[in-house]
Amino acid sequence: MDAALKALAEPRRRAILRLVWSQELPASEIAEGFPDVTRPAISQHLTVLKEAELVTERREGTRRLYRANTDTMAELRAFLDDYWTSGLERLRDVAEAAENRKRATKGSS
Amino acid sequence: MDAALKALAEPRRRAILRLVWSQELPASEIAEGFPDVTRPAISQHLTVLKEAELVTERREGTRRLYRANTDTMAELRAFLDDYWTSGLERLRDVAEAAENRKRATKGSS
DNA sequence: GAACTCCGTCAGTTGACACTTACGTAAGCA
DNA sequence: TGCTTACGTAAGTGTCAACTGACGGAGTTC
Repeated sequence: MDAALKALAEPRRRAILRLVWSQELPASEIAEGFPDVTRPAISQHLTVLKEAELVTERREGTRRLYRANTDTMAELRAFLDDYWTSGLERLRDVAEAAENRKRATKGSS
Repeated sequence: MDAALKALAEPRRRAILRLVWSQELPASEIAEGFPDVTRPAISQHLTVLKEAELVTERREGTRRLYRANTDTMAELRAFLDDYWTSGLERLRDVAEAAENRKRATKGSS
């Protein structure tokens, strides 16, 4: 999960992920989408994405077909939703605690 | 926005952000929450978070008080929601295109 | 003004990372 | 078997990032 977030922090990898989100693509076609970098660079990005389980690899002859792993992406999304939400809950808790302190002070002093 | 995502990719910064999410805290207290690293390290993390506009800084005497910037966090959340959603839309588009191709082939051959 | 607190910043080190070129390897084809 | 295609991988480089210890500056206290 941490690896997935880290992988997504890189703009190029986000672009790659979008490319294979909706369609399975061979590494060569993915690389063609990024003329400013060499093919090995893309291959390495794909390895990172694969290790983060953000994409799956399927071999077909000499080609390797990549596709986005929507399951992991859903998990990551849930993780982030949890992150925001638990923060809001904490905000509520602190607000309540402050309220309690205020009441206690008013009562004791 | 890119800076914010990159800042969040670091677990320590996520922890710091949670800490100041619900309450304004001086740098010293934040640093106390992380005994395994030195105070300057936390100060640098706070600088990164501040430059990504994920936290705001307020000076009060010799102290500097930090608080999470929920606006930026909302923006980041929207950005990610857009990322997922536009991917899904593309998925739909490709599905439609495939359907069209199928129909065209059926008609022509 | 002297001392103390709180905190950022500088200099330097270490490790990670995005990238390159060169090479290796597995699968299809003559 | 040799050649070609489609890849990953190894090795090396420049850059960035996380961290440490040492220092400096702003603000309060006496």
